[in-house]
Amino acid sequence: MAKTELFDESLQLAATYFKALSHPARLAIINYLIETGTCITGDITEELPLSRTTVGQHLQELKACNLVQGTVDGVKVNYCINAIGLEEIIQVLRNMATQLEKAKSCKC
Amino acid sequence: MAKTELFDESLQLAATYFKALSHPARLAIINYLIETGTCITGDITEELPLSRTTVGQHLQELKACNLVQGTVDGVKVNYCINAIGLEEIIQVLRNMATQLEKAKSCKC
DNA sequence: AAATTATGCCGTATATTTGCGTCATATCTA
DNA sequence: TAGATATGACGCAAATATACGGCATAATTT
Repeated sequence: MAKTELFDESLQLAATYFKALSHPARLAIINYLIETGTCITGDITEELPLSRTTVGQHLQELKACNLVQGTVDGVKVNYCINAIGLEEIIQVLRNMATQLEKAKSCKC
Repeated sequence: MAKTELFDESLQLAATYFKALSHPARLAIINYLIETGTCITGDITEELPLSRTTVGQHLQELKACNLVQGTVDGVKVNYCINAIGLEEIIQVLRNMATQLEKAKSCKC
């Protein structure tokens, strides 16, 4: 199985970003980080109906595609939005929106 | 398990659309439909490295969130982009891009 | 030094996704 | 009517995603 690598690379990249946004918990984390600027895992966990471990896992996924970044501060880790992935995903979102705009008229 | 329903409804809706876009095969199908305007399952299957059954399943998922629509034409089914879901998903994509724009500066 | 705190890593259980073959059905064609 | 064709529904296996508790670790705090 796992046939995703048989597709065009640009499609794979876009799919990866969309997957990162495909869970409400991760969207909530992103929104929280945008509003607060920076915060630690514990802060986010208190905002969500999930355990600390699960929140940590979602953060790792967001880190994996450079959407989120963490800097160690003693015992804590300060998380914030990562500018690298940010630019890329905004591009992907805008491109997709533009692409979909083309299909305004249904042909069947 | 399955805690997605504990989150804000708008986040759930957005996550649903992003999930629909989170597989390269579905992105390829959408692009193909935009380019050709309309086509049958068989046509799409020949473009993708997947079996007919699997392509049919991806089409069902796209239909489930009103991104794609199918009209029966004898033995065949003509698929095309569905204007209903199209408007909604474009909104979601644009909103997300705008939301992410706010986070231009990293705070850690 | 001992207790507290915040986190990462590991293992585990369940749920969902992905991918396919087979069968049934419905429509066209010869 | 018989055969070809296109599709949906069903079931199944493998891979991923989701969610969590427990343990280890490292830095503060007392």
